[in-house]
Amino acid sequence: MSLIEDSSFRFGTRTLIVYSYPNINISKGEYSVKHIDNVQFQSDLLNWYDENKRDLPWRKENDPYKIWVSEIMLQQTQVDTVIPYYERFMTLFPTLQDLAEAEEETVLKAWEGLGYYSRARNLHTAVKEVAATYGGQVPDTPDEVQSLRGVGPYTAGAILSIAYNIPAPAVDGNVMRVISRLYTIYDDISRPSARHTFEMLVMKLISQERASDFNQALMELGALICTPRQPACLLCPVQSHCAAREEGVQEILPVKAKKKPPKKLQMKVAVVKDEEGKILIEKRPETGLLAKLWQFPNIEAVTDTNDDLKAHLSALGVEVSLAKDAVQEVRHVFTHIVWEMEVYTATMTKLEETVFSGATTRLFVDRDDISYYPFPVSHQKIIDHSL
DNA sequence: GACGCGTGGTG
DNA sequence: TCACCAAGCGT
Repeated sequence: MSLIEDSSFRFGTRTLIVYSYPNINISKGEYSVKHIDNVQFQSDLLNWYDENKRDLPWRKENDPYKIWVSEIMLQQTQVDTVIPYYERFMTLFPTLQDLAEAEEETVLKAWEGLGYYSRARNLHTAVKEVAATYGGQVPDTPDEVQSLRGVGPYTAGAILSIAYNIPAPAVDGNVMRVISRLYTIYDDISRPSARHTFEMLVMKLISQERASDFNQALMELGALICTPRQPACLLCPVQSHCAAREEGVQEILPVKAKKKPPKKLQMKVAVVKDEEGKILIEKRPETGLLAKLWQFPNIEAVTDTNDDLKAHLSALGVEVSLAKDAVQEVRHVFTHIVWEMEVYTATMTKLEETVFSGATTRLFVDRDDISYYPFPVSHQKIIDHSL
């Protein structure tokens, strides 16, 4: 059998060649896939979406600012987790202008517990830029949208399509899973270079009239039907188009390289109280893990004694009477790090006045004042368990 | 291109 | 319990 070119499609610098004989890499920038009737596919998908789409708060109106906020919150975060944060965020910052004028501390407070805190800081930066540079109107061109801080190829496509109904690809994890099964693509989706193939395939399929609904429908299908494990193929509105279903390989797609295991860090944490029961906290660095968030003073454990912890407190300007033994152990698992913490209690015996500039060290009056932010999650656990 | 960056849900 | 997953982006 020979390769017969059915059609070709250009997107950006890449060309997608559709051959009658699927799953053969032709050359760099070319990929052979089976043919799908895009008109029939759109009809099947959109009819299902119209009947089955979830009633989500950011689908109530078509405000580009609200679409934008929801898309940032939804990055690597599940819908059910996002909903209460989104509702609260829109109460606090109903318009783009409200968010642009807010203090960073207030924005981070609203994000507390949601994770990936740079999303909040980047969103705030970008919203201020839109207010200053674009007259408060979220831009509607690919270059302008993607230049915004925290807006990458996925989010740019989502804003352009969902807010402005522009036919642009919005390729997230759901879409890569759905598309990889539809066309039996065996590319490793954990590799950034795989994105181009999926963007081209989406552009072949996308509805020109209903780009917003089409992209949301693809993601909705991935979330509700074409799930990572045990996809509900019998309920799938596009099962007749699906190569993986036809070949019975839907369970092994998409191909995704395994992540490496998280690194373990031994930590020592000090819960320091003064005579009034006020608790000492310190601010983390401007960048990196939990940037700008507050925590109980802690260090990575190097020695068996707690002299190093005492030295750390001393460097903060605090002299303490530190308990010899840890009162408890607390484990906190991040995506890529595990903190195994020994918690020591201490009483403050001396305090430098300079500590209370408030910039990097603070005392909290009582426990009720200690909220999730400025404390990282792991320290909320310590509060719950040991105070 | 690899790595850093959170948290909660699921089978 | 554990491994994996979830509407990614910046460095």
